[in-house]
Amino acid sequence: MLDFAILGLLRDQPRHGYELKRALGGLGFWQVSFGSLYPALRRLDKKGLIEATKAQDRGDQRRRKGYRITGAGRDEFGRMLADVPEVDESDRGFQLRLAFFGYLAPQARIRVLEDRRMALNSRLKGDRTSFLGARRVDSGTDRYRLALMERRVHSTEADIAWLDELIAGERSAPTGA
Amino acid sequence: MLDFAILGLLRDQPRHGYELKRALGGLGFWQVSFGSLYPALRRLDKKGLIEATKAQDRGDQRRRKGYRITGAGRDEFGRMLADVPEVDESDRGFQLRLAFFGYLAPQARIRVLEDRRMALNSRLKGDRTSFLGARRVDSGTDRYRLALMERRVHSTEADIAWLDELIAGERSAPTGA
DNA sequence: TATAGTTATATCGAATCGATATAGTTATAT
DNA sequence: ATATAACTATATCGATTCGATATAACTATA
Repeated sequence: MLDFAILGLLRDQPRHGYELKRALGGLGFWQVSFGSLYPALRRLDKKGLIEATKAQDRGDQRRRKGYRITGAGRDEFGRMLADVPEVDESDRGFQLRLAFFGYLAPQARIRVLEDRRMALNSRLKGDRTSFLGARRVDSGTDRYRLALMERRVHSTEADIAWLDELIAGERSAPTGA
Repeated sequence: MLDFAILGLLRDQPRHGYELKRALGGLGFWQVSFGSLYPALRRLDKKGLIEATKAQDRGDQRRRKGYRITGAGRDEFGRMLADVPEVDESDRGFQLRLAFFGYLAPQARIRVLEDRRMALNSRLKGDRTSFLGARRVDSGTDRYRLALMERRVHSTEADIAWLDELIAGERSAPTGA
């Protein structure tokens, strides 16, 4: 997952490690740690999906290394992006995919958004059932857990409405303008 | 974190592994894997915080093992629950704490909720700033990333409102009734 | 020109994930 | 009745990710 994120960010432009951490955190849903990031960079370099350039080679006095995506990296990123997301894709996975939607073909976008909508709808259905069940007077469910469940239902509803806006926007501007 | 969750769930009642997975998943914000759960159970058993009872000892034909919390486990759980959450507590950490709020002293509850409110407020402030910055016409920020940022702002606002309700409820029923 | 804060890379051990293996139990279909 | 599919349950493996910490250079400030 981190590999996908790094490839996507480097597709935008070359960056060095610390900058990647900032850029990824700036997306808003993943404060990645150094302990994840630097091993991931070496992993991708070893696979030939990215290339590291030494600080010295760039006339940079600082110790920073630059990273840029390779052709193989672009191909691999494209494959990952287009891969039909499993029904159960994580929230973070979906947000990451959306962050790179600009690189995805317009027709594929709608499909991803609608799949996500369906997934959230079935989550909502299950949550409502267990929420109503837990709420029964004879149930000993704690009020704080009820509050958590209610919050979850509301935020899922909000997410579905948000998805609907995205889908509508996609239909009215199918070329991705 | 998983250790805290397990201790809290076993404080409610003894359970076997699979049941713990279901109970934790039922809380709504953490679908824990077996690869996390079973090692965690052994870890806690080794520390003497929980006790495992073999299936045979319970006249159970199935292979399942029961787990119950020990006195030391209760003490440790109490300490963890009362520990002032670091300013930067994760979303999951906060939700978990809330799921066990019933075991926390009423005065401490308000403090935790208000700390959380403050944390969300400063998140909101930072997000608004970067959102407005990214929105500037000359910025090349992709519309999907803008949508993600906007969604984040809205859901943080909704969470603050939700927290306000919880705080109000806490003040009007300070004994935890 | 100390000194505090920020940028930057790196590594360690521990926690967690995702996939898979195994086997008993329960429901469903023929 | 009985094969078979689905569910319950424990367990383990390798890989990923986390959280903390070390180190050092560069930058702003007192």
